[in-house]
Amino acid sequence: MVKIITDEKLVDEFLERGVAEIYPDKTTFKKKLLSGEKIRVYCGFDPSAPSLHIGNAILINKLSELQKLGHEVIFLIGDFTGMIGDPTDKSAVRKKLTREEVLENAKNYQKEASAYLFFDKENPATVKYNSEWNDKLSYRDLMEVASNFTAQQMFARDMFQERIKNDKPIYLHEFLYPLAQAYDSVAMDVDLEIGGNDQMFNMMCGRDLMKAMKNKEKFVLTMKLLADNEGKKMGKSEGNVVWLSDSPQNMYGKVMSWPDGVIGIGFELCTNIKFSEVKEIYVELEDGKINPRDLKMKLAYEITKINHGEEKADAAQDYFVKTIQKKEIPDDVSPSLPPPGEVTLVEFLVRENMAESKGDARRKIEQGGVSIDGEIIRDYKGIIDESWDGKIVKVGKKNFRKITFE
RNA sequence: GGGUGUGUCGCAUAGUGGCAAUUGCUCCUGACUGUAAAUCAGGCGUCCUACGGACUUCGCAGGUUCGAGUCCUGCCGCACCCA
Repeated sequence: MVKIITDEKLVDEFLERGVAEIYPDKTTFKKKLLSGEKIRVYCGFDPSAPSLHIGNAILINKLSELQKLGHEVIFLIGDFTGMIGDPTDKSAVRKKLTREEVLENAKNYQKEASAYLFFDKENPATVKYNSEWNDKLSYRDLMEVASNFTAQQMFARDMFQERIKNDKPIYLHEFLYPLAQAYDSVAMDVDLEIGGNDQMFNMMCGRDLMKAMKNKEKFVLTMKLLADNEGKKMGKSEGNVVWLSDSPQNMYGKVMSWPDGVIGIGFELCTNIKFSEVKEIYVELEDGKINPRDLKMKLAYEITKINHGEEKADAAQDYFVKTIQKKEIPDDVSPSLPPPGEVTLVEFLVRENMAESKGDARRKIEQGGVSIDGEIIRDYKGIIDESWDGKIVKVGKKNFRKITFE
């Protein structure tokens, strides 16, 4: 039997670190946590992509805190909701995914999540799929659920207002998304749901529905988003999302390309560094005595370490220092396809996906973006023959390829 | 079902019948840097025997025209209004 930890200091830290808001309020929820009662918490992840990203990891990380306090954690895979697509923050309908696509995407989710949560040992987290209950709902059940919400609630949301203003379509099934998510809470009979601050609407729907259908108080905890003070988020559209499937090198590199403004919050949300230390980091950033780059390197290291282990994080950091900071050629450059006899440099770049088209390759060469063994070359008509065997081609800052004949 | 609009290079926008097509963002390359931010320079349909040329693009299919993103017809998609 796992003991519920009710140490007030630990609970307070849980309630503070990375938390944006708690509903209905923090005090009530704190009482609940201190009561010694085991609570059931969940967070859902829609498999809209083949890997989880750092934003998901933040939530999983938070779940793991509760797991350590002895509570029951459900890692929910939204294989049903993922098919609808969450309209939150979307200026246009999401493409609907098929069940197959969704399940394919979800394949590695649990494995990725296990960098943060454990699914074995004592008090393991459980994995559930929300198609388990949502598939079975009848039209009649849907009416029952839907009768708890009004069209005005839906229309009031910013992104829908925006779409109305711009004459963009809003499809009815998009309204079903929050309902489905709300029903998840009821079906699993949870005490708490955790989500990003942008998920508040959906989660509150769950709170309302829980009250209506089970007369039960469901708590909602929203997490701060990984964004700088200008509200700039890390995101798919920004190109610097860290996917948990990223290689150690990429993961490290992407964190390094985050804006300075997210360093502090990055430590708070994405690492397991003690909260007291995180607070010190905020102070250090504030008084500017430390080069933010150094703190960012530490952040990149920590994140890489959680997901890939210490050894690989060390290697990634090494790579970064050597290749990027000192501009050396990395040790392990992936070899090219063996060129079929003689090819022009332009053709070579296209073949190796280092340029989109011959024209693009030519441009890159002309603008000095291509070098061989460290020497910039500008002759795009250059022919690669066997005398080039083993030379390293570099395009842009970080694309390397070793020419290999064979 | 009726009406009014609308469909341009990832997104957003301009486009009097002579346009490979405007502008913004994104993006790419370079300089300066810390693979940050800011700034500056160049680029962003494909291909070539390149200060030039060829080909393919503006929802789809036809038509008018020496010439069509631009005009006409039909289809398709989308939005709004009325029913």
